[in-house]
Amino acid sequence: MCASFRRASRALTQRYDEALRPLGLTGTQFTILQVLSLAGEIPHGKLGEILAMDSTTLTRTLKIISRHGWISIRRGKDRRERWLRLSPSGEAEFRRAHPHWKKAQEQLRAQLGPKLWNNLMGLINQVTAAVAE
Amino acid sequence: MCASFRRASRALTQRYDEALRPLGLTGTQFTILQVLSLAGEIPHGKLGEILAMDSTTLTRTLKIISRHGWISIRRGKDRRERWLRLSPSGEAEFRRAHPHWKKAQEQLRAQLGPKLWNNLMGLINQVTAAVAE
DNA sequence: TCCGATTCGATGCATATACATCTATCTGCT
DNA sequence: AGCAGATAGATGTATATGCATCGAATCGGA
Repeated sequence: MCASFRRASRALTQRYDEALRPLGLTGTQFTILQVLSLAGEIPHGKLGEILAMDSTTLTRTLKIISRHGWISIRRGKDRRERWLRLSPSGEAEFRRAHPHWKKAQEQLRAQLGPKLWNNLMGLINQVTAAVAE
Repeated sequence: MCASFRRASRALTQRYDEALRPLGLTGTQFTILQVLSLAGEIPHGKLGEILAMDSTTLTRTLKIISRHGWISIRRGKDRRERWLRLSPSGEAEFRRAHPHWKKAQEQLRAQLGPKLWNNLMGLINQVTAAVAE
């Protein structure tokens, strides 16, 4: 099961990354912009939880995104926490990238058909929920 | 879809890797041993195709596995090709690791239920086939 | 109040991943 | 035979990923 998921992920990642390449963005980076766009300001740890991503992995990826100035970081009342949100240029970058992502997504959806698509989305999220506890 | 697959893959990988950690093996490495165990001797490129893995990624991972002497590499009649197979110690390592992998797999299967499990396996492989052309 | 235990995020290290490019080899055409 | 183009893998570089560990801040009980 793990191998099947990883193989599908490799194939999908190549396709989505290709669509985003003109922007110099990867799928992983786009996903973070997207979550922040939807969630507003959230703590580092919470973002890692949403993505089921180890917080140390997130630290590195945020550093790469931050090089472009797309993220604002604030200390929380709990001064160990870092609260993240998109900067204005981050919002602009997300708006620029969104159509490219959307196109890849729609193309794949058309290829698989909406029934398989919806079915899959549900099942995958069930697995993530089950495995991540 | 890409983000959902990647998130599930991260969660699953942590679980399978934990099961294999006592052996010093990762899930990716185990998968390669498994494919070679099933396939016998195959060329580098063919293995990459089976795994939907870029051949350059495979080169690095094979190098890591080869450090332990688990792989035999021969030149083909076409002297550009590298034919791979498990060495005797590679077969032994696979046999050692198999119960650990099996246990993680069975535990997950029990958690998800056979119906969801079989359903998912089919759908995931459909996606891989569709995306990898 | 104080101290041990916990939590948040960062760093060191190792593997996973792939694109661009390189070298060696092969294939087909002349 | 000889050369142009194609193909198999390897290498340079960058991102993705997470475990072990660390320092700082917080929390909870004595």
